[in-house]
Amino acid sequence: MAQPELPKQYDPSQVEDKWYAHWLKKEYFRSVPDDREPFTIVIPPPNVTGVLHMGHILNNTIQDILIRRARMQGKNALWVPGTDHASIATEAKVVQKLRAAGIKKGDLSREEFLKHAWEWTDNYGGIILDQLKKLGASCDWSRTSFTMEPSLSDAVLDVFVDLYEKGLIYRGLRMINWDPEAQTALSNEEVIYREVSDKLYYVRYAVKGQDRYVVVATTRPETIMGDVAVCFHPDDPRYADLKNATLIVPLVNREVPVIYDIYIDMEFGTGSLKVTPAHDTNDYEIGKKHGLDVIDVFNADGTLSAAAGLWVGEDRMVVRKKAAARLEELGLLEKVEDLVHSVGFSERTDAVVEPRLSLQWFLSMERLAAPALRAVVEDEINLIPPKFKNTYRHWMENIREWCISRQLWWGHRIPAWYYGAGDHDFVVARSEEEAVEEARRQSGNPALTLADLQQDPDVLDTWASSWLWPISVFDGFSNPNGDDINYYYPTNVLVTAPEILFFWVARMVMAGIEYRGEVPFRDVYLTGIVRDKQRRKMSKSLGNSPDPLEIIAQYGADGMRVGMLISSSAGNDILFDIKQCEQGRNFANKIWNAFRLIQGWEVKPGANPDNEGPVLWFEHKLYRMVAEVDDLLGQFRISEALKVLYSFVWDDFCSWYLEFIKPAFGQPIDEATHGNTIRFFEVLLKLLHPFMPFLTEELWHYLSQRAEGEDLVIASWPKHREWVDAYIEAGEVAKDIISKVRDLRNNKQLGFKDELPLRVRTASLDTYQTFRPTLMKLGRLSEFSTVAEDVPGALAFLSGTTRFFLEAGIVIDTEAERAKLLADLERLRGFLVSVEKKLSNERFVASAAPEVLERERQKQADALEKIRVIEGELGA
RNA sequence: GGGCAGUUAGCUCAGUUGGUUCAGAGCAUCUGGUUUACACCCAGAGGGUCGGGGGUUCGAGUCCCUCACUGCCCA
Repeated sequence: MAQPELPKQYDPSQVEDKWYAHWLKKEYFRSVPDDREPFTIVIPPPNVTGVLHMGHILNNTIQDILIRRARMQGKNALWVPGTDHASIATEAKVVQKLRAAGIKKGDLSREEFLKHAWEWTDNYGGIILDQLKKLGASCDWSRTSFTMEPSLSDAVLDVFVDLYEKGLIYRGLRMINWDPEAQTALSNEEVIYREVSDKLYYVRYAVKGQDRYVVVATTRPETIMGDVAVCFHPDDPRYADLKNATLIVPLVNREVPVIYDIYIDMEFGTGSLKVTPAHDTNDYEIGKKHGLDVIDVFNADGTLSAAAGLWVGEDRMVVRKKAAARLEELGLLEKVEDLVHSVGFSERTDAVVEPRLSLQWFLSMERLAAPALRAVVEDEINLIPPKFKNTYRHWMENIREWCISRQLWWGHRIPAWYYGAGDHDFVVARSEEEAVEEARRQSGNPALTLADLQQDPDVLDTWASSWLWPISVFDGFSNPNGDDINYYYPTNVLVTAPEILFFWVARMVMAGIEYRGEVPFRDVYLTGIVRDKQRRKMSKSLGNSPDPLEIIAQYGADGMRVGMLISSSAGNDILFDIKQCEQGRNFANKIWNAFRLIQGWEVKPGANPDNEGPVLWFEHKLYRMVAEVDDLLGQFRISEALKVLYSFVWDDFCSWYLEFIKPAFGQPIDEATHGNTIRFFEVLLKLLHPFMPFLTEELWHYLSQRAEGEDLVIASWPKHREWVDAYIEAGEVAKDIISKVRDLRNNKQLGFKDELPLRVRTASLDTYQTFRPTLMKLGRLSEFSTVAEDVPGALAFLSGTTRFFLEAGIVIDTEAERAKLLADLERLRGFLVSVEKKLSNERFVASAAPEVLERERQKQADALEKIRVIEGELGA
């Protein structure tokens, strides 16, 4: 048959786009409910602002592997793609873009701004999804969802109203985390704490009416203007005489009381605390307890407010230095120490987060958390790896209310309308119409119209939509009994990063239980974090993440997928090394060339009996490997499964099997062996497909003529078959003999071309019969026969407990040989001693499992035999 | 400050209920090899007292304690 001339090197660029387009055209990734068992994954929606980074690659490769395998297993596999509107991040991007165009956000109306935001989303929002296609992601793109699209938005509002009616959502004045850069509240989870080097300022507070002062240590001299008290520990003897004293706050000369509270740490600083209720959570609590005023000296953007009276309009960080300098001038700065402490930063803008007293919306978590905690503790949901169970439990047991309002425009606007100035003069409703109706009833004023109502300007935290994702993508809120939600929910597995275990995973579990009465997924696979060689997390801001598209261009998507997975066990971080992608590319090339070898053969009719042993060996070893790979994948030990496949393909298939059956140069191969080889190759391609979808699909079609629609992507996953150990063992013995003959040739510098006789000291060659032609061929043997005695002057080696003699016709360095044998003997005797020690130990014999005992006995017998053989030779 | 991981060959990492035929893989290094599938290759080699110490056990890289270091999470 005329075969196309294939290049020596596999070129992914010629292959990948072609097959992806084909798969899409045939709608293989499309899923609709049917009679089959569903297998569902919802993608962790990347930000619309996002571009693909290495973390996405890892995460989505794993999802693709799981979904492709499920598809081949005949399940109705659905992978739902989509994006997240990323309230803060997107708004920041749009603001930035507008600023570059000379437009300030403040100059725009909400509607005008949103128009820009949608425009931005429409232009850039799909980029990351297109990039996923390059990776080979087999998502059902017809189901692509976006958290801001109508049905998902409705779900958010429905849930808000529902939780409000259940009393779980409420509005309240709290100390919250404030991002002065984005000028919005943040949830506790959006604050990242980092250790930073700072200064601890020791400031003198004069005691009124006395010629003395108290030294207060603070890291925040810029908040001094907000001080309303100084606090000591009631048991602190240093300050016991200051009861009822009045202190003078420096810079503003405010008179403030001395108070006592056991909250104070006597060891820290000077054991005194300046109390600034507006700018510290603990101070706020102390202030409340002691009935103190709250003086907020900051504006929303982190500059000093009029209330500060000093440096008004300047940034707090600048004022910190100026305040310290002024104190110094006034002689009120006793000393400055270096201090390393933990400071909170905004997850999105990296601004230093300010505690701020603010009226916000909150969601009470305890009631929702309880069943979600139970689901994981009782293994209804399986976290992989299980070590995250503890982390999850710890968080859920200490859960606090969730601040869900954000002072932003991009997002789901809070469905609350105010009809008056009072704290309770508002209604929560699904629509303006309902709001008016409700407001009339609540206010007792039937004349109210929409014009009298003002909708809350704030939007909801992005996670307030993400936590509904596994339900809302199936329209489970507006159509709770729809075919989709009933069929696909609960999903099977969620693949995500451990860093959003609380942000997202835990909350999805809560929402799932609350709204479907059922957890949203059974397995949660937590990937590691991709780091660079210096162990830094790969991030956009650091600029240390390579562009995945460039890697794909250089190594192929398959190569990158293999490289990414080859050493990434669940939950462990990955130090990304481009070398691994090179390894992946080389692997693809190896498979490509294995195919080139096979396709270059001419096939003749008949069956060559010489190949009987190798074919049986490989076939049965293949069965065994299929079972192993399936077992590993079933346990989500994905990289281990890949490693098993990798070494099976490279070593067993390429290095051994193909060499076993390879005809002499220019000779044809028999039809039977050829057919078997194609069959084996097909099984390997199937197993490899989830990992390397492109190359395998390409070769699948080269391997034989395929009918329309007979594509690998939907081929059936290999079935389990029983294997016969004896067939495998025969091949392993042959490999051992061949390796040892090669070693001898290598060590003794014997030419490979010279054919040499090999003798076996055994009664019969039966054991080797099926591999005899193979041994002759790969060992380059002129003869293969038995001997009754050792062959003097021959190169001897041991395979198992059998002695072999390679007659090389060269002079052997007997001294060196003896030394080697003696070393072997010593090692074996030591081994035997340890085995016999065990066997002679009654407690071992009594307590060890039968198979362990049997194995030890076998080891003993083997060692004894080998020792006998070596001793025989040394004695000869 | 509280909690959780990890510390295995020069590097990156496997090692699932404890059983020395599990001390392994890839990369790197070294030695051979232009054998017509592949130099993105082939055949080999060297290299680790499995972080230190203690304990449980007949037996520990694998369990427990402790120390050191690293990382992560939470306050």
